[in-house]
Amino acid sequence: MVTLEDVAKQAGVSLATASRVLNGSTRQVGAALRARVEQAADELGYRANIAAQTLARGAGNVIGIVVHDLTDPYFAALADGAMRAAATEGLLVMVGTTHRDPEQEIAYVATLNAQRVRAVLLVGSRVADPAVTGRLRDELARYRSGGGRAACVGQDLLGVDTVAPANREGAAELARALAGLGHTRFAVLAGPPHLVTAADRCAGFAGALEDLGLPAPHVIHGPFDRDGGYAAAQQVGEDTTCVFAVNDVMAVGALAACRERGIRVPEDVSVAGFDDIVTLRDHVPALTTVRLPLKNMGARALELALGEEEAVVVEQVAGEVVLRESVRRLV
Amino acid sequence: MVTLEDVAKQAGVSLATASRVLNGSTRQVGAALRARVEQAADELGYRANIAAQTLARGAGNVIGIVVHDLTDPYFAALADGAMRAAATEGLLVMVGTTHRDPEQEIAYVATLNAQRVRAVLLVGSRVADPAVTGRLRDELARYRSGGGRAACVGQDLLGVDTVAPANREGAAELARALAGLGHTRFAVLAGPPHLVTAADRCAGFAGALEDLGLPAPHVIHGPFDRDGGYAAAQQVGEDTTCVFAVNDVMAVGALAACRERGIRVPEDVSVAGFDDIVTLRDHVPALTTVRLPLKNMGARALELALGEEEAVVVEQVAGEVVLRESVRRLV
DNA sequence: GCACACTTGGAAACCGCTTTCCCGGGAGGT
DNA sequence: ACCTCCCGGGAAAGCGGTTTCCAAGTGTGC
Repeated sequence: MVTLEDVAKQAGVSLATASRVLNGSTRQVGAALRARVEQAADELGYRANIAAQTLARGAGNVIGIVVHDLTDPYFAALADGAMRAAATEGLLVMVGTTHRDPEQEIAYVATLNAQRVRAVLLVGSRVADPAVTGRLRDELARYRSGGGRAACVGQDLLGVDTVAPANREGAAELARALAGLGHTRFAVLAGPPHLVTAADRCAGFAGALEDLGLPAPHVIHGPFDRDGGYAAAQQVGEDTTCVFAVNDVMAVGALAACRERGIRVPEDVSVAGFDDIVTLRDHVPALTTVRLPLKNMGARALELALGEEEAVVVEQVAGEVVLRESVRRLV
Repeated sequence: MVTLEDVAKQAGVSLATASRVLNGSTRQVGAALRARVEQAADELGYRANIAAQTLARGAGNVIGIVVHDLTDPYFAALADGAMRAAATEGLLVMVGTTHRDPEQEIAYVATLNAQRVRAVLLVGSRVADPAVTGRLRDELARYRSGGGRAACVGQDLLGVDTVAPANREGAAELARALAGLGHTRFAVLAGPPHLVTAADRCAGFAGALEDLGLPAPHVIHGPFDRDGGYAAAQQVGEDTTCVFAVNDVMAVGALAACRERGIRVPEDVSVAGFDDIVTLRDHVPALTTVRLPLKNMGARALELALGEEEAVVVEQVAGEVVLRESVRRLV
């Protein structure tokens, strides 16, 4: 590997000068020397060793993003938003996937801390386990006490800057919209009980129904993914007129289950999701859902993390109900 | 930030001993001292500075993956496969997205080289531009001459280990299968002409038709994404009975275009794609396609990159034609 | 013509950790 | 009992940069 010293030697200048020319500095270097150094670097194919730079400067230019599952388009969109924002700042991105294991999330924070990344973004729902959350907070505190910045997309449970989708409110609004179409007997494919995002959406939905004086929905728990929606849909009762899956991916699973069982959507039952995943916009029937500006949320989270704000800022992001053909108006 | 020196001081041992205890070493440390060090590290909340470790050890534990677009499920699946493999090796992953700009790809290789990553994975189609490919090769050569390892998912054009999907053969097989159903008048939504993956699939398809003595397909170029498929589908002639979109995402766009224009699939026209994207498996009508084991391919690419092989290995991956309801048998 | 600030270049300290090398002491062999 | 070998411990030399500090050169203003 060619080092700065090699370049300096070849150019006949000191290490200091070579460094100033090649890797940016407040100091000026004379045109003649500068040219010599640049030529030498080019001839030798010099590439600065970032590890050394990071060590010497005490700060690197990489950020970390921790997501639950990259193949879930929800996380892909969020991560992509954050990565675009990072790219415009000239930052590199390390991505960690937890595969929905909260322990992994904690481990990643520790690892990213060791990497001295400039910021870490925790993307995705918290779990309703105070012990786990506590340990994650500890690890984050340790990281931040060393000058690290952090932000989160999800729930404000970590004491860091947060972009918080209005899950309760969005689900409530969706419930009101569906009730407005005449539906009264609901089922909720509610995902795992301990997953805060899932629980919030379920609670918001149920709460709105209660406020409207409608019967409580049939709540069916299960995994938060496509297969979870598929499985949960099997348990939906005959009399249900409308099914709310707490995310779009589950809703797609539910639609598949209906199709296989010869249940027509929306004629026999209406189905709604949450998130408005772009990849799913061409689904048939088109999915009624609550739109979240995922890319913006990811980018915004990065901004927050990098921002100079002293106070912790929590930013609510409203969802927008989008009625599409997967739900019908009842007579 | 608490350093190893702080820990050593607190434990009353030398730097060397502390290092050996905390960060792994072939050398043994006595139980008493080991305990003291561990306790000190714990009390102080020590986290090793990886930049310093990387510098001292001369090798880090991160790899780089460069993809075109993370929100495209094709790349998400590939990246996820590689990331899982990386995780089992204890490697961290830096992800770069080029947003389909070949220059970005070159820039990422340079950056990842500077980061002294252990390996870089170039995921995605090459472009048919010798100048760009040449510069990418140069940058890769520079990286590899410094001990870096590299592999590629796509075409064997870079002189590095490659996992090469059998695009021509897969498309040819698909063509034969469709012809076997009685189709003779084809259109190909061919993507960008300079994109090798797209071109190969198109050529493989057309070649098979020619071998069968069938008329050449109507080739329509456009972007390689959903909207590209949507737009290209508008130009499909009336007499076409079967449309081949060179990837699934485009096929979905094409299906959407058909739906909007009242063209029924498969009754009025058959549609096929390529890749067998998991997220799209619930699409209606179910998409006929060529299945590629994306996750395995990503993982395999990482293996190849990390492997000790001297010779460059190119691994062909066969696709499997999957006939589903988006195509019909002609009378 | 001289004291003065301003540049520009280089020597060397330093960033935090790994690893080689050296040293003292206890185990094992004869 | 003596010598060798091995093992646990520490001092110190890097790893490849950045940056402080100093010295020398260059203009300026009087």
